[in-house]
Amino acid sequence: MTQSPTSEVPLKKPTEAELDILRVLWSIGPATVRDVHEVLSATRTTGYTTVLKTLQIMTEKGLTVREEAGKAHIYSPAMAEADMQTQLLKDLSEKLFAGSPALLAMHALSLQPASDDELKQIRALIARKSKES
Amino acid sequence: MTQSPTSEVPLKKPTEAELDILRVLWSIGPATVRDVHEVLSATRTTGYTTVLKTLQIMTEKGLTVREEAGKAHIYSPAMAEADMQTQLLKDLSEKLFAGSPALLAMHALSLQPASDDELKQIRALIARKSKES
DNA sequence: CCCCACCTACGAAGATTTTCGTTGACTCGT
DNA sequence: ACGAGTCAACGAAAATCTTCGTAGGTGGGG
Repeated sequence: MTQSPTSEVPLKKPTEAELDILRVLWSIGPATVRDVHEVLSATRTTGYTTVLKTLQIMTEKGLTVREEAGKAHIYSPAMAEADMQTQLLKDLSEKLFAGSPALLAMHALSLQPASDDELKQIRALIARKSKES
Repeated sequence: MTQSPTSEVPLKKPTEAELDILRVLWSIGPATVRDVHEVLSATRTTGYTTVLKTLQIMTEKGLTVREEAGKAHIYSPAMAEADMQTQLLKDLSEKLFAGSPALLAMHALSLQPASDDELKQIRALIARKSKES
C-alpha cells in the first residue's frame, strides 16, 4: 500500500516559478498546461514545456493535483489561496516579526494609505477581536 | 570613478541563508564572521567557511557592507531591518494580496488573537490614518 | 625566528530551481 | 491510411544557491 505523494510531504514553500503558476490557477481555476502557459505568456516569456515540467514537479510535491481526464490533463491548486496566504504570512512573521502577525499587520498598515472602506473593515475586525478577549 | 556595488544593483530579495545571517546582524550589530557563525551554530550546524563565503557573496550583492579594519573584517547589514520588512511585505502583498498591504494586514490580524495591548496600538494606528484622509 | 591560532580568499562540489529540446503517442480531417 | 496539430514524458543543460576543503597570509608567544 503506497501513500499518495501529497500526504508524505510536510508541506513546503513554493518557489517563485511555482507561485506564479499557482496564482494563475487560483485566478482562472482548474486548467490545462496550455491555459496556464497562455496567461503567463502575457506577462513574461516562458516556454510551453517549461510550464508543463513545472506543473509535473508541483504535482509530485503536492502543490497541485492533476486530473488525467482527456488528452490534456487538468491541474488544480492543492490548497486554497487563503491557506497559502496564511502559510506565507506565518513564515514571514516568524522570520522578520518575532513570530507576531500583529506586528506584521501594523507594519503593513503603515505602508500605504488604506482606503476609508478598508479602514472601516479593519476597525470592525479589531472590534470583533477585542470582544473575544 | 567606479560605482560601489551597492548602487549598481536594483535590490534583490535575500535568499534563505542570507536572511538568516541578516537576522543575526540586526540582532547583535556589526560583527565578524566568527560572531555570526557562533550565533548560527547555536541553532543549526553550519561551517565557518560557509558563513564566510555567504557574507562575501552578500557584500557583492550589496546586502551587507564590510569594514576591513583589523585582521577580521566587520560586516554590517546594508539596510535596516525595518526596510527589509517593508520590502518583503510589499513583495508578498503584490504576489498574494492584489498589491494591497491593507488586505494583507487584515489577513494577518485574523491569524492570531492579538493581545489587548496590540489591539490598542492598532486602533491608534487606524485612528491616525483615518484622520489623514 | 618559528610555530600555532586565526583569518580571508578561492574554487569546486552538491543541491535545488528553471529552462527547453526531443521523442513518442494520440486525434482529426482529408 | 497519411500528415498536421496537440499533448505528456523525459532527460539534460543552465542558472542559482549552499556547502565546505584547501591554500595562503598575518600576528603573537615562546
